[in-house]
Amino acid sequence: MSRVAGNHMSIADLDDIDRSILAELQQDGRITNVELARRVGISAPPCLRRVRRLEEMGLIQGYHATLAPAMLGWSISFFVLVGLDSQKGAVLAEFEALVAEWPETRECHMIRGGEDFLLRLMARDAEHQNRLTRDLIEVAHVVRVQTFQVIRTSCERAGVPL
Amino acid sequence: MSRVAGNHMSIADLDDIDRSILAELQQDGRITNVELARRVGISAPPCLRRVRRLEEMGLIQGYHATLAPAMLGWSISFFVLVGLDSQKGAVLAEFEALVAEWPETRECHMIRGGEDFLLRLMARDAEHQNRLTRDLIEVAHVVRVQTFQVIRTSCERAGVPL
DNA sequence: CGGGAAAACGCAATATTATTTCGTTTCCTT
DNA sequence: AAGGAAACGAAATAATATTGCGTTTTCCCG
Repeated sequence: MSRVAGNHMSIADLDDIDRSILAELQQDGRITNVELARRVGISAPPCLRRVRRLEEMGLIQGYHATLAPAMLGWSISFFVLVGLDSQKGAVLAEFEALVAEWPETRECHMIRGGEDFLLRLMARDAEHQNRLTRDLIEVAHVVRVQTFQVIRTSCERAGVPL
Repeated sequence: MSRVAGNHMSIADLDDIDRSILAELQQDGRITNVELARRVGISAPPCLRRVRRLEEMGLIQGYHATLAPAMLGWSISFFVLVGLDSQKGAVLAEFEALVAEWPETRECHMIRGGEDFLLRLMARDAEHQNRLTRDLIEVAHVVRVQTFQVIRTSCERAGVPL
């Protein structure tokens, strides 16, 4: 039996080297394979094979450059708790589809604990934020909106604890 | 006058090619420079020079692999609204420093709009989450804690709208 | 409107890295 | 302990990154 068994597998199929690879790539996604291999203690070819396998397994979902929002003109980040007047599946899905179309929407989480959704949005300025908030209130089935403006972010870690 | 004026600059110093580079690298941070150059329509050397410059300017803050939390054993993601009994700078800073030490803390935002902080935490299971929540309540100056468990995330976009 | 310098470009050469090939080793199963 | 699958690593090849440099473009400033 192999670790490569077709498609989905989990943490049980990973050894220490795999976990090191994930940790290194989470920390620096543009490291060269030669350097990665050196850090995890194996030679380049098997290291590259492991990375490819982790990608195919879906454990590595992608690679992204992290940009500086403020320098690109997106100086406002805010969260919104949204309550709907119905929890029917179709209503929830409709809401998700609608806010996902907005380019300013960065995250949309369905939650349990007081309201129905927690969104994270970005805005170019205060007026832009106001417009977004007003638009949100006008969305069908939205009955409550509570905004939390981000003043400063002291901790923002990508990914998963490793 | 050059676009390279020492250190910090902003969107005003970027042209269309720079913005294309940022968009491509945000979407795929491990693309080769040759392919990146092809996509943005210039040859490889100036493309690499632009990427280096964007990095030095701080516009590109880093590159990260995006991992699959559930496959790595982190199946629970939740948000916590935290209220403190004081808004003195030292108290706020102490709280931030403490939660930043927890490996489960992914984000810590100081907010305006009802409470003092919005945290995002990850847990391996329900018991782990309970322990984290209880630990949070015991933290000095914490007087209110409201948990929002993420049921499903329908939208999660990295970075900035481009 | 012209110079003229600075900036950016792209070709070509070189250095590094990625990827394939393949023989060897390790590990697991029986 | 033998057989076989999986993984490893050295070496060769392919591709990419990076440097050097001459040319073109851009943009001031007279």
